[in-house]
Amino acid sequence: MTALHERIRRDIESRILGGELAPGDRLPIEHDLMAEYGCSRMTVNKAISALAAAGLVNRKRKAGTFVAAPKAHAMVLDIPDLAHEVQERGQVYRYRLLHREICNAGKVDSSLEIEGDVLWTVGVHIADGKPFAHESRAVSLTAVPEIDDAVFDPDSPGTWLLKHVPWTEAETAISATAVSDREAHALGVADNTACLSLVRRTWRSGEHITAVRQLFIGDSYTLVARFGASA
Amino acid sequence: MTALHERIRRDIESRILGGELAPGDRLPIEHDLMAEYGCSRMTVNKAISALAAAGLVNRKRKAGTFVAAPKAHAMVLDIPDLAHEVQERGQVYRYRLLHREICNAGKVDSSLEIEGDVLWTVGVHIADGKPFAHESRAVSLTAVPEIDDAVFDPDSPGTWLLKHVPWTEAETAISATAVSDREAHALGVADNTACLSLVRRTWRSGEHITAVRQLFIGDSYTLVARFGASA
DNA sequence: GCCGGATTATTGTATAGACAATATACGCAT
DNA sequence: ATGCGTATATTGTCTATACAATAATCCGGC
Repeated sequence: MTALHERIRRDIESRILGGELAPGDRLPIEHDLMAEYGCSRMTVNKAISALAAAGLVNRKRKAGTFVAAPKAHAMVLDIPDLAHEVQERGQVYRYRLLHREICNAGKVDSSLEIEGDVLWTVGVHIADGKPFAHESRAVSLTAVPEIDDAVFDPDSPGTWLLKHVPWTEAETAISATAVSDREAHALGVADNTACLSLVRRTWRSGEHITAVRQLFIGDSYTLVARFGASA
Repeated sequence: MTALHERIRRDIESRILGGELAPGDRLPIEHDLMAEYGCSRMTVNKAISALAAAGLVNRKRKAGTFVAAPKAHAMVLDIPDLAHEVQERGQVYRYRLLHREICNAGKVDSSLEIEGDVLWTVGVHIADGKPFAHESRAVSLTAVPEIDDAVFDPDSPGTWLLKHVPWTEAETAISATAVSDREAHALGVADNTACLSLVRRTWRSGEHITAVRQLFIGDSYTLVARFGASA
């Protein structure tokens, strides 16, 4: 017993995805769909507005509704909380703090691109006693002054922030790099091992909160992005 | 002159993001919001339904509307068309085919996880004469028989597929790896250079169309995922 | 106390109609 | 043809109302 507006939406959606309606094609106007499905205009409007919100069609007053160009490029990347993910695999998670210092942003890793006074932490994420990720993080003291009182023993700074500080924008840059000797030592791997590098920076309504660089050992860690089947 | 339902939506959204309404909190019922904003129930409903569609709140009949748990960190990953991106930087793009063969999936790179008879291609993506990515791709011949007639001279197999075959689901796995000697040679880099590896598989309503593994040299290539500021 | 049915609060869906906003198309004057 | 104002088609928003679906709650019977 799916709702009518839902059936209309799916109907048109499948016509688009199946190629019956190609990008640029014009959809029937609301009045005609209204007749086709024998319902009121509000119902048709709800269905097509949903498609528009999903970016599948573009609507323009007086002109009509058109199938959008294949968007294709925007996939959903699931960025997990490390502690949570490790525990879900039945392993024991631990964070070990290697360094903690209050300093000016200029002193920390330049790839973090943060400014002002920060709390700088360096540590490793450990699963079942084995380090699997190296983390260097800077937290803005102007944005989050109370972090100075935080203790990072059971929780990593990331988990602490997740619990205490909401954010509104985030950006993650993903690249590959060879570990430096210091990082290799902390992770217990050979120098120059290939690592996946994530640099994530988060803001709260424009104010920079934190920047973090995480290094994951070689191919033992994989990020997955999906489009479509949201399983 | 923003629409009223939009103003209501943003109003409540900011109350949630600003922490005024914490996860688990109950929103006023539609009837009360209707009085608060002096509008009809349909308008309130449209605003809150949008929030529900975005996953910010959960709604339950009889129970009410509740602020959802902090979002599973789903960010939008922008996966670009290589040819397009290179040209946008003002460089000359070229694809060079190194190998082309029709064979059984078992013969190609096992990381692609595809089955049946496939067209297997290996090549490099070149910007301004310099190779920057290595690509190994398998295209299912049962799903796309016409690919056998395609010529990959101006376009890479990926661009050809993008133009000719629509898809409905895709999955991209991202990891870091050290290049093998053969790949290193094709890219003109030293053995064991750290590379970003993308393995993307796409389906059309359940049928596997293609799988591709792209290797990008070291830190000269970065993927970016964003949440919030959709700039 | 516990179970099962009735009550009821809340969201979900749909209708018919009205007016607003906007971009296209048309027609007219130059 | 060119430019300009007007008509018009199409979507955007909103209202007031109605009934359906769902699930928490209450209440009676045992």
